[in-house]
Amino acid sequence: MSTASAAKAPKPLAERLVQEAIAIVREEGGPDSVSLREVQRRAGVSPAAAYRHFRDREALLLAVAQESAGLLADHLAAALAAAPAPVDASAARARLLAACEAYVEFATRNPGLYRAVFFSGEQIDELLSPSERARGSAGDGGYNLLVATLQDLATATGGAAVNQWDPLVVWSCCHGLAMLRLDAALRALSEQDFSRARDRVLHTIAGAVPLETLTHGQPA
Amino acid sequence: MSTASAAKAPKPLAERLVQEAIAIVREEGGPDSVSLREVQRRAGVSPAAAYRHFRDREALLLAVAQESAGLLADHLAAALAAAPAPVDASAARARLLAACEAYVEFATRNPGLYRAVFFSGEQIDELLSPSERARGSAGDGGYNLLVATLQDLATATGGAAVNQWDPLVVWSCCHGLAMLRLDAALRALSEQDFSRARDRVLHTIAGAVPLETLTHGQPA
DNA sequence: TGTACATCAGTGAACGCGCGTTCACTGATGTAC
DNA sequence: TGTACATCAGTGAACGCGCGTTCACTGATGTAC
Repeated sequence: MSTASAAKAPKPLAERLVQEAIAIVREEGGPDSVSLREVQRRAGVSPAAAYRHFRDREALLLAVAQESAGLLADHLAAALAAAPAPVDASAARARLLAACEAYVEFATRNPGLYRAVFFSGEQIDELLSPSERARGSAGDGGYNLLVATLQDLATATGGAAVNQWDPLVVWSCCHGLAMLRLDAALRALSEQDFSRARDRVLHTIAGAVPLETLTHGQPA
Repeated sequence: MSTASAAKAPKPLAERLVQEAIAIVREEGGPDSVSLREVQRRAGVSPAAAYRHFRDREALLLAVAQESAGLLADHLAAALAAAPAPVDASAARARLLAACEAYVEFATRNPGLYRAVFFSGEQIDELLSPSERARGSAGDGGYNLLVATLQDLATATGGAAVNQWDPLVVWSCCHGLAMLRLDAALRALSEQDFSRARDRVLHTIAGAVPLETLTHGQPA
């Protein structure tokens, strides 16, 4: 009746297509399994309808990547919101650990979605705006949250600024651990073993940054 | 003439097919781009010939994965052979760093090959022997070398045994860094920036293992 | 040395498939007057 | 209020493609006697 309820218009097709593609990605394990035809079939439209909204298959997959990155970022944000505030060094380090755990958890619980985050096609440079390109194709996927968490830790432990590459140290570890779990390498591990492995990896890495040069191991 | 030169028989087709598949993988960036038909076309045989040697496409790709893993292991072995012996803690740590650098170098210089190492199909459990399955689909890909290098380091620094999961800490980091470079995330980085980033990541991680629990950051 | 037979690697034609993309089209919606 | 026209999202049929895999086959090689 009121104009306010006019917002209940059906979702535009572009959005529905992305949602269907995401559903496929969740079921099938990755963006490679997404075909335009299947997406359109699921959305109940004809096999050319998508071309009104996406230049080609790759453009749709890029939208899926951005959406997936958003979901990952949300997951990290929720984990950080649930963690205690970084009132001292111990709490700040616990927050970093919690962020890492949430990251790996997202990847192992949503393998297809996680892989979709890292999709990158051939014409990616044409499809992205310069600012998007600068920070990586899939938006930041929570990278800013990681930087902020590390900054909190640096502040709590002594105030030094975070090294430019420290977020990458953490990110590499989490990403590598997740990918090894999803691909063949760690697939054979039981869930219990993997969770022990994960604890060891993440504790080690969360303990290693962002300290300035660690000097142990240097001989006399 | 002599029976000794009889070894110059032409390479069996199975081997040639794997070589052609590897060539494609090198050119095209990964195992997904390999089609049986193209492999056979390149090998100059008809489109059914491969079925005399491989049960299906996946079986061929598995052979490619194993071959690629062998090349990676060779690269690591060469790097370790060129590094100084682990006569003291400093040298042992330098060896670990050298191994990590070689690992990431292999991946960034041979993206397709590196991705092929981690190929895993759906019927992988049927195709592998139990012992292969236990250590991951693609053979060890140099994992044993990493374990040995860490063991050397542990010995040189004090003799404690390597924690079961320490190799995984290192492996995760190297793998994650490599994959972020190959996929979209770090692709925009110049070679120079990436090499700085890599140095920071690898130094941090090589400095963080295999020490027992690091206790900095624990409040009073 | 010679013949009969089995083995088996590679052939070439064919199968059915799902795909991305194009095209001229229709029919609903909105705008100008 | 009513008519003429432009816009544009979605249609449905068609294109050409390369793919994995199957099949009955051929022709070379080796073995038994």
